[in-house]
Amino acid sequence: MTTARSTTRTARERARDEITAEILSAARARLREAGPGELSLRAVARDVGMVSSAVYRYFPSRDELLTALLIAAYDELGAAVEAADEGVPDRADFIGRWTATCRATRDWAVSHPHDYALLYGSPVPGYAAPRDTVGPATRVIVRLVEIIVGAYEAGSAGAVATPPSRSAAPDQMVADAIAFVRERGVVSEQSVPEIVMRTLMAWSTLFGTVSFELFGHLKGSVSDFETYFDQVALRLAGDLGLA
Amino acid sequence: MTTARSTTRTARERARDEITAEILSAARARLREAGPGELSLRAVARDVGMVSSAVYRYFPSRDELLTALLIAAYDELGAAVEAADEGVPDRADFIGRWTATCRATRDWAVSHPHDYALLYGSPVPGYAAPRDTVGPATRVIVRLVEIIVGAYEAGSAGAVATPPSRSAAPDQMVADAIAFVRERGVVSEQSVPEIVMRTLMAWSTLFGTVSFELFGHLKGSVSDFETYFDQVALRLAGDLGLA
DNA sequence: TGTACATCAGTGAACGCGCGTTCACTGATGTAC
DNA sequence: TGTACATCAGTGAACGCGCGTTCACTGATGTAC
Repeated sequence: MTTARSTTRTARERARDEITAEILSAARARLREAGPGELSLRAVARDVGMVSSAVYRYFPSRDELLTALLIAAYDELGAAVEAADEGVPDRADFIGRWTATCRATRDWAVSHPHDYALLYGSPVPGYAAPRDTVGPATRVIVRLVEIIVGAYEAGSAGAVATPPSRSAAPDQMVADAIAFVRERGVVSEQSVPEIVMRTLMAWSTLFGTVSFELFGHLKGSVSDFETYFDQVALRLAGDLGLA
Repeated sequence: MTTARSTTRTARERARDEITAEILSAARARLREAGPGELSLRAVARDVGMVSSAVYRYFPSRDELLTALLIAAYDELGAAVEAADEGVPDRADFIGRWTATCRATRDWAVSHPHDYALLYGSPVPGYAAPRDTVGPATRVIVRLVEIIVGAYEAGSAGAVATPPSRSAAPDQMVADAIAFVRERGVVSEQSVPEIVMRTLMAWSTLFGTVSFELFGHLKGSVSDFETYFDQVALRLAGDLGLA
């Protein structure tokens, strides 16, 4: 029987998946105390209740475990952000979608500070993230761009903040980003470079603000981080021309 | 002779200061390969050419060495930023001073990426920076605020970007920051909260942009980082009302 | 200036520890006929 | 359905290593009289 065979097969595989997930979550828990460069395979094995060499059945090396952690965290953040956007019933309320998305980013970061630091903090010396991480890593910015492009296409975006007179057109240096936005289609072609510029800035401000909060740099300046963050997100929406 | 005595005394002390500096620079070099949580006292001692236990004559523990590293790096960045501002001959050219200051931040970060990561990357698990680091850590933002306040006092600042209609006045949550700016004196009292808001945002964008560049998040989007950064700085100046 | 003493820098051995990775193995689970 | 075989998970010992910190010590430098 095909079904019987496939269920027995998945029985073994399911066990494998479960333990893989257990190792991953034990490793994530370890990051609360140690930082990714000091992540100890032996400690993780101990937490899961196996002998250290057994972990090699699941991850061929410490670096592969790190990669899996990165992907899992990026995907979790991406899913949270996408769900927040999709939770806004009025799809034409682009400011609402923007703020919901921004807020979801911060919410996830605040409740998973160590995972956030893994993704957006210092790179691990001697470790280079492989290509598999790129897709999951772009989920947030892709969604942000979709909201912005959607607003411009729907005509519910005013003018993007005008660049100061001294500034040059950012065509060359962000050509890839411009192409990325263009292929998602925006009505008014000639303002695309400036919109891209402001999108990149908003993206950087978003994560810069979260990093500053989590890493302690706003400690003496801001008292109510949640309100402050919302105010930042609103101003970014304004600079982007969202309405 | 007081002079003779003080020179002999400093002879010993000078040797001490020199070796202290040597240890510090060896430790900074080590950070290129290891990340602050894995910083090895023994490796540092080896690089300096002493036995590991000798380092304890200079730093009572690994954490104290980390603190000294933080202070040294913050002070180096602060000095570079202040020098860049003071290098602008026309003190009334506030946009020039702003961009010079921003650029100095990025320049230092790009040429000292590991020190930058130590300051603005992930916090070291289990390590809390003591109060001694606060002063050096604030040098950049203090200088930025001085430029902004100076521009408003000199009357060479236009209007700060207007907040979108939905947004509330940020009085409460950034009260400390508002007080900080007020005591440096700004003419138009009622716009202070919004200027503070934009100052905090600009500050976060500045470091968010540098972090994104150094930590690899702009890899597919930006090709010419230097130009891109300058364009960002210019737009931030505009949003702040500098002219 | 000369001597006796105190301070300090640096040595080298030792402590107890945890690490990543390998290897030959046992025993359980799944597969083919 | 029953048997022989292959696959796979997990064990436990071992490898060679580096770590932070302590301690009693030697010898050089500085100080007081």
